[in-house]
Amino acid sequence: MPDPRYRRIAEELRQRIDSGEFAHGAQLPTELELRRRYDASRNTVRDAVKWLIGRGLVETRPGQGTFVVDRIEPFHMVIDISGHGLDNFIAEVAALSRTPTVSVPRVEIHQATGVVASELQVPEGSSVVSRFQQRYIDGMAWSLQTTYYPMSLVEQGAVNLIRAVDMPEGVISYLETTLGIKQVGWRERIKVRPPDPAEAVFFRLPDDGRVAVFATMRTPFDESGRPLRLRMTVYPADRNQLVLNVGRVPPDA
Amino acid sequence: MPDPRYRRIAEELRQRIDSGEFAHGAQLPTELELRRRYDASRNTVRDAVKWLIGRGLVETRPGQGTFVVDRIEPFHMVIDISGHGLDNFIAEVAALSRTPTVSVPRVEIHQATGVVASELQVPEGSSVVSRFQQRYIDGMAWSLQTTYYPMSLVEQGAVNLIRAVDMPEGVISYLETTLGIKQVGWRERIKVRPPDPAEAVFFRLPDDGRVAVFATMRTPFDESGRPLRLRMTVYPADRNQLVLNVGRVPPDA
DNA sequence: CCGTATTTGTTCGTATGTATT
DNA sequence: CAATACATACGAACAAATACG
Repeated sequence: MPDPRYRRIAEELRQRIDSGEFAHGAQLPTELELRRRYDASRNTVRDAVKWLIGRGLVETRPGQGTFVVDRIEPFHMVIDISGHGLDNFIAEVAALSRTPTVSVPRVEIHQATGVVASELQVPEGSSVVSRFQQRYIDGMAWSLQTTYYPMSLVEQGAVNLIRAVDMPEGVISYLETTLGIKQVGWRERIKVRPPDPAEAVFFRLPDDGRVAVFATMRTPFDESGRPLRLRMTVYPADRNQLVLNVGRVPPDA
Repeated sequence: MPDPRYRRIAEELRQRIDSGEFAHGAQLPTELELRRRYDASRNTVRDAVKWLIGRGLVETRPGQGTFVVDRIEPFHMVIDISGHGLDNFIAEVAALSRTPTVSVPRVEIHQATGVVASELQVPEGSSVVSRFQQRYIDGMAWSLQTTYYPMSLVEQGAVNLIRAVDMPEGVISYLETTLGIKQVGWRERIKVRPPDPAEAVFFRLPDDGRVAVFATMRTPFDESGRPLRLRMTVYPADRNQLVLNVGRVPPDA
């Protein structure tokens, strides 16, 4: 009692893909050819192809055919936690020999709700500033980032937060020079989930949630344990790898 | 008339699931009932259900029916990087108010290949010790961990590495007391990928690669920049969340 | 630009097998 | 054993997208 017919056809096609007979991007035989080759009905070969689609191995294009999906060489997001003493944290995203670009930030005023309120430790409904940016590497959609600041920081004088300009020197150092607020640590929560529809569109991911996204939330704290901001970043997991360097670490190979 | 029939049926079912009409674990109407309700053929309602399966929303059980899948409350893997100076790193996985258990380690001697050789900076084919453990929380499969050590450490006197006993006090401190080797930093690579078949079985994940796994590789280094070991851990992404605390961070809510 | 051939997408019908209750 | 429910497999027709002369 072997497996059902469509499964055996699918397995054989998978093997032919793995063996390199069909390279990335190459076209598979058409339904008619598969039908003849395996002497099966059209619905059965279609079930086999659907099984391969379900595993993310191939994709179909109406009027054209069935193609092996392309694989992507992942970026490395490097978070460096070195330094002498814990006063200065260098937290850097390095895109090795690639050129990153950033959209102009979209600045909005919101009422804090849910995670935003609880992470920033402000009451639900209080005002927060959000800064949203789309980030690209070599023109490819790379990450979506939204940062929330308590409005109290603006009221204390950090007015640049509500200006729609990029701050390449970093907001943390801006807060230190402007308000004398010093970051002494941060917490990062990293979780993996399917993309929401907007993320799927931006990253051009399949709409079935097969490709997951990293969703990272970073909250830096000052000396008194008060959260300074909440930065939420979403990266597609198919083209990103997190690298965390702690302490003295030799350069990467 | 834009969307095909099976899509509209699927969307309506998805909405009824989201609205709570069908709770987690609840049974959906049978194919016959759906057929009558939507006045569609059996194949069409089956296509609708397959679409829902493809999104991981429901599962079918032959002879029983179609059911809404259960969601799982995630564990938090907490990595704490605090300490006074960077001499002692506390890297702890805290399972809050849950009881972790660990299988007896399976110890093997291998020839280093691929990532193992390159991360440990030993020649391909040289001997390495691997220690493999299955880890559970409250009896639920939680993670798979394999750690590789260069054989040179054993030859220098760290003979416990080739004994199949758990070392709860930690291998790093064992190496320090035995050989005087001190860890001064580490690199962690975190990536997300579909589970391989063995992982899917152990974690009881669907065999279609829909639920991703975290694959983490941690390499600690000594003062001379030499890698001490390579620890590869795999966690199912549907029940785990990474939390990274750096510097002075107030306790989690 | 138009029409035709090719290729996949959707929908129906029907029959039979397998798993569970 | 019988009833129920999903799984597999075949056939057929038409629709929609694409490629090409």
